[in-house]
Amino acid sequence: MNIYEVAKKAGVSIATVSRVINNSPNVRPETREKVEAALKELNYRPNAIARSLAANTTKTIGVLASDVRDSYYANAVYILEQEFRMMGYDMILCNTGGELEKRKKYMGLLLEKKVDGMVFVGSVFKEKKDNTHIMDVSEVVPVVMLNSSLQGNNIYSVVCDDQLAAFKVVESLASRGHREIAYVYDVDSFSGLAKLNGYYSGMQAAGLPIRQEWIIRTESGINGGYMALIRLMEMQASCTAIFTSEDILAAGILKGLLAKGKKVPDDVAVFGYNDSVLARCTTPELSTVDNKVGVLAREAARMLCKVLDGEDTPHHKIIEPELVFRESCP
Amino acid sequence: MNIYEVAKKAGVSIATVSRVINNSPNVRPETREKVEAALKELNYRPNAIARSLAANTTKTIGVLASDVRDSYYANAVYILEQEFRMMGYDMILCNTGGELEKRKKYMGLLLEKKVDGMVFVGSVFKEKKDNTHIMDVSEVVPVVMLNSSLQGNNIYSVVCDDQLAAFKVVESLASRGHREIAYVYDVDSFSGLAKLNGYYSGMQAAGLPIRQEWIIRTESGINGGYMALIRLMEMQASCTAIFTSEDILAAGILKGLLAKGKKVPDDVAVFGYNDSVLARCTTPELSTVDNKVGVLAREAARMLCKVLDGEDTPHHKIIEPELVFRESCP
DNA sequence: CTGAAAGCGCTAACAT
DNA sequence: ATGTTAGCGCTTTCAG
Repeated sequence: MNIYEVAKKAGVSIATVSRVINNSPNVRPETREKVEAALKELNYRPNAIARSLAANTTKTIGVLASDVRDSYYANAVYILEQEFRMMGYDMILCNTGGELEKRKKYMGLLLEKKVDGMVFVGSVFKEKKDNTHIMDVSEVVPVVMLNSSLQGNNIYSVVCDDQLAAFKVVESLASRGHREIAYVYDVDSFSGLAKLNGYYSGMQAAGLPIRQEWIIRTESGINGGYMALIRLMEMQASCTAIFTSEDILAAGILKGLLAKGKKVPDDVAVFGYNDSVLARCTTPELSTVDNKVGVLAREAARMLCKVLDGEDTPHHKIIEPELVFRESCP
Repeated sequence: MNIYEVAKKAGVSIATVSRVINNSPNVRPETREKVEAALKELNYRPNAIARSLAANTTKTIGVLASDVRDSYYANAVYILEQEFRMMGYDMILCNTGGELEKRKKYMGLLLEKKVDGMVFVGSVFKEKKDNTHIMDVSEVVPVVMLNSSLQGNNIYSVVCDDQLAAFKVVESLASRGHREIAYVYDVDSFSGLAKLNGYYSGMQAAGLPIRQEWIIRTESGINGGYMALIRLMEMQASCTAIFTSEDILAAGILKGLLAKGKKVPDDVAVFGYNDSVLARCTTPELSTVDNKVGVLAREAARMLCKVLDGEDTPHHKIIEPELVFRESCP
């Protein structure tokens, strides 16, 4: 079933059929009706591949995220898909994992599939040294980075101000009388660094002592948090508050604290990051940072669509995070 | 940059270039080298769209899931993508939400994009009355259903035996001396019904009294669980165990129980479903059913790939769930 | 082993 | 307002 058969049945040329399909205004109403009748009758469905080849646009976006099983990425991917869909785009999803080489491979594959644009979800996409692979991609299609950024002609970014968020967390912890605040994190990506910086500057601004041994890098996941807490305990840390870069780490810390007989928040206050469902499932519930992943995703999608529509849009947007106070630090 | 330029540079015909790209054996080694040199030099990248049009296969699979933000779907989507990728397929992801009409629309769009096959994730995809839309799709491309099933020539399915799982949960609760077991669930999809049936038959097999008012349908999410518990409390239910169709409901129930001053598992045992990360974040940690979504997804992907390769494969696979005992029901 | 040529189904000038 | 036609970049007979 193709445009030719429809044309034959309707007694018109394929150009006319194409016109009514793409509802071009230049078609006489009667003609349009004839064609539409044929369309119905033959149960015609346009072939998007052929259209892509001819029109040189696939109406599909490539989305790279390291792992959708992480709720942050899942949220981003969900919103991206909804937004793109609304604008008539499909989304090819790639879970790239951590390795640079794998990511490069995915970018290549997406380029072969002729996606109209790409979005990279997460600050892990910005390499410390060399980002030429991203620059290369951006020579071909527009790129938007969600929660990391890179300077470039055809590169756009929308980020949450994680440094500010961390700063504020420390600030409000300090205002609650905490002077000894530990920080536990897992990765030192772009946003990981921003948070760490926020912690430092927050401590400084509040005039609190920074103790390097209380800044702990641990593995990802609930166990990472647990182990960090154990380490803190073993060094008899006197901290009265623990701030983490991820809710899941905070969950592990809560577990450890419980095991050690510490009361939260009375003995130790705990602050998470992400405002994931997790934060409402722990006991006590977690105070956390809402880093607005939904907003970031929506903005990212809209930016890309604008670029593709030839409208202009700022290359960089910053979204303000928000602190959410729950039981672990009321 | 296309096959013509490569051909010119290598001094061969486009057919030959095509052959070396698809490494057909019928190419003289020297010729192959010449072509490969040109490929390198021109930095050639095949155009997958053109290839799709000519070869009548896109090497992409359409995946429908109601919402990737739910960790069950996220897990499925992740594994599907990894497996398909390994076999050389990309994946277009659609979050269909709950409405039938929306799902139909997505199926149509995927058909236009000429996906080579589709997978429907979740038992919500089987409608109670009319599944002709799925049959229609299966006329065009093979369909595999993940955790629901439908009879059909070109339809494949892999399901977890949720009924068995629920049966076993009740059985083991009974063996721990529980005689009064409540059941809380949110949706009555294919698998929702299976679980409910398992609960019934488990209760019967154990000779326990079934009380309709202890079988509670509530809304999805942590609040749904909380509210169900409150209802139970208001009717002064004497149940000593509560089984839920989702971990997140169990989390809400735990919250409610805590609020009401009940000890878990001493006063009331709680059993969840899914073995999500959640189950390890609550206090106490949740006993739950591992319904093997990763295995389902892997099998689903492999089935589809086999079908696409023309190999044969059973139309239906059943995976056995596994109970995981943690603190909420040791 | 290699090349010529006919599509795949559609869009987009360009004519009429 | 409608039709003709030349691609889009590749695969795939079919000859040679």
